[in-house]
Amino acid sequence: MGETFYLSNIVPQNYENNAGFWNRLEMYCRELTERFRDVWVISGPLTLPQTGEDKKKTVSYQLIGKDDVAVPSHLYKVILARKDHSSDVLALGAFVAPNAPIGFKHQLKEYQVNLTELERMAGLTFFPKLDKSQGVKNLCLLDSCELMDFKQFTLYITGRKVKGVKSLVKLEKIMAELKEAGIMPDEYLTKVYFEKKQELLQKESP
DNA sequence: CTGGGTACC
DNA sequence: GGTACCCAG
Repeated sequence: MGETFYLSNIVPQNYENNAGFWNRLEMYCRELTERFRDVWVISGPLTLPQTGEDKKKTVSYQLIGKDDVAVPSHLYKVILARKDHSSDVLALGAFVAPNAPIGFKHQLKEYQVNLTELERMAGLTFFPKLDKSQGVKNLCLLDSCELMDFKQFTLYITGRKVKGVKSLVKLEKIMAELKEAGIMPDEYLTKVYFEKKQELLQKESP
């Protein structure tokens, strides 16, 4: 926990990206632990060059706050997964995404890059002791690399909100928002909803 | 889930 | 500083 909150372990990130696309990518990483025995994840910032109309490449990035903290243009994530201790089946995926809102129409695979490419961009060598010529598989071929879609994501978030809600009024507000988004509760959410409703009815009844 | 905030002891 | 309680995407 201590190391997690070092400022050297923190980058400014676009809010919508962090709560949306990046959040779903992190969910996918957690999901991988259900299908793989070991999962290693490395994430970090990049300031990549942009090509202007005159074809010239320029690196520029915003500085924020009184201490001029650099805002990265992109974020990367490297995922290494091992199926089993004994079988040694390894899968690797490297991804680079802009530090900007990314909607649900974009697939994770659109942001996949070669590890070597990423290593050149980041100036780092990832998993230096790993022999990548030794049959390391493409994560997106061995696994799906599919993030939750809008419906799945909204149902999940709504489920978490319902579980934490403190009043019947708020509970109904959360469910109304879901309906407004044009999404019907699935079986699981319906169950969570009615359980919470019973709990709050008991609590709020005089 | 990912984050942001305030009040209070 | 830690907990409880608000909020949004």
